[in-house]
Amino acid sequence: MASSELNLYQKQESVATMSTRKHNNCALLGDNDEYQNQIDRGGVGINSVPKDMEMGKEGTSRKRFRKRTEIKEDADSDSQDERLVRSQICKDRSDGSDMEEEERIRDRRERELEKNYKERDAARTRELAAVHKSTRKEGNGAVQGSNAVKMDHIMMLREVSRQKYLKKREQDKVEELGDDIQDEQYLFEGLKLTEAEHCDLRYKKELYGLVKKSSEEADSVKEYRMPESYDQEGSINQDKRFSAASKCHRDPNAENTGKPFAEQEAWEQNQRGKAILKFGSRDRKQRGDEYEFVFDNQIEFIKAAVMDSMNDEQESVIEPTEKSGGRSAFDVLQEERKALPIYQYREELLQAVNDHQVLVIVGETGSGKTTQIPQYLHEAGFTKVGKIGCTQPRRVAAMSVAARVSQEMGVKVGHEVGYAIRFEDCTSKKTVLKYMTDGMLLRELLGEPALASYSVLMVDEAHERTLSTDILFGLVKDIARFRPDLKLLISSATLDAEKFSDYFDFAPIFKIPGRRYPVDIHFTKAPEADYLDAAVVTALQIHLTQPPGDGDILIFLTGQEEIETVEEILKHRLQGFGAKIAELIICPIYANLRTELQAKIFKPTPQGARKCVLATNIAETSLTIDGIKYVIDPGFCKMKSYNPRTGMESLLVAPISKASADQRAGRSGRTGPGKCFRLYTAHIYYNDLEDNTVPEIKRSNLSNVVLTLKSLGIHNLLNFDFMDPPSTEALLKALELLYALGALNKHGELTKVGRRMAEFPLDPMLSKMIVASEKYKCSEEIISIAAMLSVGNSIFYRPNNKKVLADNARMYFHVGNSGDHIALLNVYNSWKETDYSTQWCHENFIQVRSMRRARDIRDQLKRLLERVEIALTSNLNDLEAIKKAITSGFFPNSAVMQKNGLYRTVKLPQTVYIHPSSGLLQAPPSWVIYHELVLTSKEYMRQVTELKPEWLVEIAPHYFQLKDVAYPDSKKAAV
DNA sequence: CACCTGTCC
Repeated sequence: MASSELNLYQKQESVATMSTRKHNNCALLGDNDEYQNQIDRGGVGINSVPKDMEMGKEGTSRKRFRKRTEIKEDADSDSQDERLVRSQICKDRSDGSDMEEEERIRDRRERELEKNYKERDAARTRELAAVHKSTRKEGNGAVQGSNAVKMDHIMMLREVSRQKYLKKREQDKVEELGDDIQDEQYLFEGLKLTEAEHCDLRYKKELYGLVKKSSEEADSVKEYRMPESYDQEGSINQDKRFSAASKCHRDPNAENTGKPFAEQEAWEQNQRGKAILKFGSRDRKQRGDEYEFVFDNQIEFIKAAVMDSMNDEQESVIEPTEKSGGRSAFDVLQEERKALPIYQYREELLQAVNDHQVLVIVGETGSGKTTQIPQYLHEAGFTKVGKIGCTQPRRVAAMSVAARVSQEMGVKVGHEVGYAIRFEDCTSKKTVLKYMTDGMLLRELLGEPALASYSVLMVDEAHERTLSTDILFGLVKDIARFRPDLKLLISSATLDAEKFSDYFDFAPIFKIPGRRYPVDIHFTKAPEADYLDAAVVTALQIHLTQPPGDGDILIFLTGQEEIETVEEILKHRLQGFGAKIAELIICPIYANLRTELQAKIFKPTPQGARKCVLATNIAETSLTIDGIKYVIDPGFCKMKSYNPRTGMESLLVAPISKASADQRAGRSGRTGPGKCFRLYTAHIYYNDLEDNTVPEIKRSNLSNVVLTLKSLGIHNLLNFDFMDPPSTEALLKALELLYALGALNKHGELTKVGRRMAEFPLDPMLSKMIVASEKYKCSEEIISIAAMLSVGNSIFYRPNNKKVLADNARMYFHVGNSGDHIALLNVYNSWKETDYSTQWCHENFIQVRSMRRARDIRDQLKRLLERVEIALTSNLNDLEAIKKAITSGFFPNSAVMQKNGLYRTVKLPQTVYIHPSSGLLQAPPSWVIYHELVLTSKEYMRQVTELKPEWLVEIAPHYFQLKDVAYPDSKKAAV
């Protein structure tokens, strides 16, 4: 049993390494960062940098530089999403094997160098020791000699350091050359180069090739080892030579050593026999939709529907780029553009945009709407009067689309085509097509309330109904009324197009077919009680009955815990089949998974194996995995909801909507016809599931939304034209909170504090905390804490096998039971002291990715402090001041321990618990302040810090009265 | 005691 398990693991391991090698870009995230790097630099090393790109953005350019230098240090320097898209862009671009090769060569060299130096050092020490001994023997007369030795030693050191320098320089130069080539290939692809530029590029490539080759040869010579069976005289020891091979064929009965193999063989045979007898043979002829009995508890599915492919017309098949003979990359791109489904509608679309101010566009995935429509409008001259803006719900999308469009237009990213996302404004004065995240446009609106510089605004992926798009709708609808020249395009997937049309005063709907493969939908015949088990069974059914290599499986689960459980069960069941069934590679993926492990899902599936991806909602929209043919959908997800009465957010498992179910099903039909197995009945789908997921705005804390709208000058929020108005209660609750924080006066008008708060891209309580830090002279510390808090709960990680170690490491930052906020500050400052070391993060079970994000946020906050004229002051030794500043923002989140040992929130009598991840769990203080309240399995306070009750009355006298902060004994009746 | 859907500024 154990040995077969081992076999399986080893096999997986080797397959994984093999595929790493083959699949350069995705596996080696470093490369992707390298690629980003090139965008980041915006061609800094290239002559034709636009001046306006460098000027006026000193912050970003500095950051870019910093980014570049540290990228070498570690692969996971960026947030996961961006790396993923970069890897995907890269995949299209070049095979990148150069870079990987280079990487390896460099690595090997470094190791060798180090070895050499060590050896040399050791030798020198020995020599010196010998010399010293002899000089001491020679007595006083040897002073000169000893000096000579010293000189000698110095010369040697010099020599070594010179050698070291030369080696390093050589590496750097080679690396630079590689970068250059990549840069040029990427940035100038499709552009016409002058003859001189061509020559230069050719020369560089040739040179790079030669250097690489020679160093490879050198390496290969050095690394070659004679197998021990060939001795030095050249005679061959045949016994040794074939020992490994003959071992396997020894008669199991004759010798004991052979026995384990035979035993395993027999056991596997037996297992397979069982499988064949009981479960049906995987060798039987395969037929499309028929499922054979695989298990006793096999699940019966009914094929109920087919999601049609959207191919209305004959499509011209696009030739792969590399076979395009004499045509330039640019021509190929243009042909690809023409092959997109949307191309046939170009004129009609332009006409429609001319005729109507607002247009709802329905385009399935793959129609090319996001990339093409802005280009068409540009070509039609809309950019002569103003920019074309296009919003995306995700950063990745904005970046990758901008990259694609800039290629198609033959310009560099950041010039005519650019993107703007938080921390990265890759636009210039030249930019006419601007892709951005919706949140970014919202921020922009604060400074440019009429969108004066835009002639067209396209809100893409509107059906996702993010918080930001919903607010944008209301604002943009209003702007369109007094700006008749502004064109508005709302693009969405099919389902709720009419709703959008109705909202925008019956704007016409323009339909564009997409390009997608058909997906067969299967429902279960009867409801499944245990969907985890059902998912596992279904996955195995597919794996055993469908030919391996025809497509991978994707299972949607609700969270990390479920994913881990299913992984366990699957592994266990797979063991039961021995090593002889096709390999099933299990790939978990969720946002908080460590970056190294996330990369696994992008490695191509090895021949004869199958991948089984266990994913959260992340795979529904945020990332696409190639090669998925089967989707298993249990029909649940975790959803955040907000109870305005208690002010509590909860994260609970809920059934998904029809739209979500269809989206999930669609994930299987991206590269070929797919199948979707829903672990619920068709009746449930048609009768019980909601059509659409409740939009975020109806289940969120609105305090930030309200603050934003207030600072945009919208006073009557209850009458604001929301597409789906949030409950009045939620709005009032938000207003109340803002009033308590001092952001609004009693007339509901923005105060000075409120205006300052609105500058920060944070929740109002965090913003207030920062504004208050001015008074307590600890803005340095507070912005660190704010940054750490706003990266969320992904800072510490706990590997399953090292939970205790990880917890200990975390407790290390809790000095003196001072609370989680201070612990976060300690983490940040310690990291800063190690010069932002990656190694340090690994040692302390901290996610580098999150820390880097925190640093980015902190940098941004620091800049904004300047803007609201708050001095940067440090007051690290006065923890009380820091805690008071925190309290200024979070006083509504205070709780007190009762006699029974449970906490009760101060304002509302509600029982709450300290989150198990808190450092205060061991010695809970009687008064605490918490960052957020979440309902998962219990009402948990996350990020808790001790506080003194008298601060509450001191800081928020309008909110607390003395009786509130009296110890709860007197208030027992209320509980 | 028993922990963490996904995004965005």
